[in-house]
Amino acid sequence: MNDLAMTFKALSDPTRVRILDLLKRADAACCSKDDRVCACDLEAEVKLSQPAVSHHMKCLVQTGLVESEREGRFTYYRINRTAFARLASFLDGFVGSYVPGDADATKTGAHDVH
Amino acid sequence: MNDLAMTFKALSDPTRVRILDLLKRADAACCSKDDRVCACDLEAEVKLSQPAVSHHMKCLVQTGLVESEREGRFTYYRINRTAFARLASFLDGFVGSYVPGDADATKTGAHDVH
DNA sequence: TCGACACATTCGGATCCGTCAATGTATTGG
DNA sequence: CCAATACATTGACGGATCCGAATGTGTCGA
Repeated sequence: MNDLAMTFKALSDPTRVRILDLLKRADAACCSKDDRVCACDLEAEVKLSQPAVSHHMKCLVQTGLVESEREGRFTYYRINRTAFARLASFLDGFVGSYVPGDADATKTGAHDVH
Repeated sequence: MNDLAMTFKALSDPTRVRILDLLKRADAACCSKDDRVCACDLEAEVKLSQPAVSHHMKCLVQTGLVESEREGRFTYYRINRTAFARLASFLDGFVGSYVPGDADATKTGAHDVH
């Protein structure tokens, strides 16, 4: 699978979207500081087992959506804004208005080929 | 699963990303016209069985990423630019720079709680 | 040094996804 | 009408995904 699809797959799980939203707001319980949140706070918020949260974070880090930062016993996570900007830019490529004229006129409705 | 995650899941398959790219360029073989492409052209391009393509298109239409338009025996597909704009806007929400000051100072590093 | 803590990894089971083969439905040309 | 066309739907299979329980790794306080 290509990197792009991998990244979207990381975004295709409700739990991971929720985690990303927590990281964005960065107002979790006790271990947060500025824009980073530690794993234990995420675990408390999403109400899932610790291995499950660890698994999701690994997925988010591997795709580059989130950066991890080890500090002693604690691991802090942070939104990687660059990755989100790149992804948003990709989607914006589908928004630009269609410019006709490229298509060959003989193509239009030429279903005799089949 | 919520709608947002559903949409990202639709984007998490390389075949579907490829199909979307074909729709964006709209220069497939014989049945295309302006910005719409018929199912048979997609089938020829992605080199997959007809049911597989149909399944993927259903997925893309259900999530709103693509609009379908029946015309006689043919079904034309078209990028839904509004949906992509909305999705890009969602991702852009993660790009905006973090504004500190909201967080309570007592929170920072208070790991005694555990 | 030793136990408690924070987190990562592995494993097994249940569920979901992508694919093809077979079949169904609707439209068109003869 | 009837056969051919374009596409949708169903069923079944292999593989991937998500989860918790058990276990491993590295760090810190006592």
